[in-house]
Amino acid sequence: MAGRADSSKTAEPSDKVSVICRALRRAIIEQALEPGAKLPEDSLGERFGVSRTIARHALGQLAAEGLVELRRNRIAVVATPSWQEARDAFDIRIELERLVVRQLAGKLTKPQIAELTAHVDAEDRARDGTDAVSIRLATEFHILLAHMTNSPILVRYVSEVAYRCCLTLSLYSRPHSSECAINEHRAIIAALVKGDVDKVMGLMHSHLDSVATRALVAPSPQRGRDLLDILAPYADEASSEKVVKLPKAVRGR
Amino acid sequence: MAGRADSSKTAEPSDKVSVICRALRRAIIEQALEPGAKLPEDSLGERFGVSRTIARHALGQLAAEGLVELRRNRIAVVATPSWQEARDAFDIRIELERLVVRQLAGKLTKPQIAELTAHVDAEDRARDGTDAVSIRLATEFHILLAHMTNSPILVRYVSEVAYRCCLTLSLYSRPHSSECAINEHRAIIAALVKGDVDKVMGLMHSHLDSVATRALVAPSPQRGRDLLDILAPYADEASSEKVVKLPKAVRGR
DNA sequence: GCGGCTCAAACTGCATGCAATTCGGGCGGT
DNA sequence: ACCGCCCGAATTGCATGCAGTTTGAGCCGC
Repeated sequence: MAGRADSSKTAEPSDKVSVICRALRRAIIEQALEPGAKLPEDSLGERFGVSRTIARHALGQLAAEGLVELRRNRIAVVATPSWQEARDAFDIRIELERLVVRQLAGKLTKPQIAELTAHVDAEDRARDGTDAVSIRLATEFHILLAHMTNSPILVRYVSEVAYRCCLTLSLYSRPHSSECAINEHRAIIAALVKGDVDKVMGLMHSHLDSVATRALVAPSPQRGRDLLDILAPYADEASSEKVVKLPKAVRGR
Repeated sequence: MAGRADSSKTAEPSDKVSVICRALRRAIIEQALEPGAKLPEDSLGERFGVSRTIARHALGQLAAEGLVELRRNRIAVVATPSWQEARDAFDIRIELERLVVRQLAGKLTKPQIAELTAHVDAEDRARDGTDAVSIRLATEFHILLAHMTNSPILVRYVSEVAYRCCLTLSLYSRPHSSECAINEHRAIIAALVKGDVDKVMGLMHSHLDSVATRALVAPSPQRGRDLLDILAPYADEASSEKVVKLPKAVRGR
């Protein structure tokens, strides 16, 4: 298990499409774009000063990551994962991140430790900001960990699945209580430094599991937004009260 | 843990780009296109009867999956994973597939069992065919398993990482001996049917691990193809013998 | 008022065109 | 022979244009 060839070499490409991808990703995970929001190619192109071709390409990439849904001849929308998909994403995430900490335990360098604690401090500071930001920071903590493995593949998968989880949090989560998460992050760092592989894997597991179960409260579709699902229970007793003409709430454009 | 909403609903999109993606993926994992092979946009477009735009988009998708490498202003090439990346891919794959069999153990339906055994029989029959085909079939066995979880996300990740592993096999593997792998597949099916979670997870783990270690023989760069790495050890004692003018060996048409 | 129909506007799917960059072979110097 | 340089061909990056599909707002009959 020789050490790896160092380095945060992952130079982010400055492709126009990559730029748009990053911007959209961030907008999505900060819930500036809610699940279901429309993403017309021209609007995006206009907004970012590029042609439709590029916007389209970016949407393709994000669709590959599962953040947007792309149906033929239809306007692209921010993905709306089902509850089951959310649960699956978390299951996968748990395994992947256990792998991350397994590789990392006891191998962190001084500057890496500093970077991690700095990040958690930032999370702490952002606690009175919006939920969206603290969720993003919490997610980025995990991605930061993944980066430190120096395994591009692991980074990619952890990032993707973490973003997806982030997305579902905005769908199914009750008001986020981030404090405990932050403490758990600190505990993970401590265990990593100490090099206790089993402990840190357990910590990571329970951390993610608790986030998942706290967030994905149940298959209760109440907070979901698939109208059909929401309305299903009312289908029988329809007529008692007129269904309010819900105002569409389109966020796209 | 209620059962899931059935069904192989994953209708493959008939988008032109998806078609091209599938074709290229298959060509790559069957080693019709070796790592490093060039993939010019117009050639692809011409070959598949579409415009460059579409070919380009397809390449973008495959790059997102890690099967091709895309550098700005440069011709796209089939990816050439480093040995370390290959090892990482296998590590991730092991975790993901353990998850698959964990979810599947004892829950297979009759037709699913039939499908799996049929597939392994096909593997058996293909044993005297080319290595490429048997490797592809072996990979598809794992993807078939993933499909049976009815978790689109899991399917996506297992597929991707399996394809990547497939790609690296063609780079670093010694002549593939597929027989034992086939028997291991049968053993996995048996354990799944029996519903022995721990056993099947162990089987899957050792199966993949043995494939990995048998294939990824060592960090010996001999069979690798990164010239710089190969030549590194000789850099010091340069001059003793003139460096042979290696003939470039570009395979991309 | 309510549900269905129609049609124009909006949008996507895709090909093509143009500018910028890279690639590769020939040429001259050593 | 060997190396570096140069220039045309090959190739990518991106915008635009056209055709086909979806959308949704208005209109009509009830």
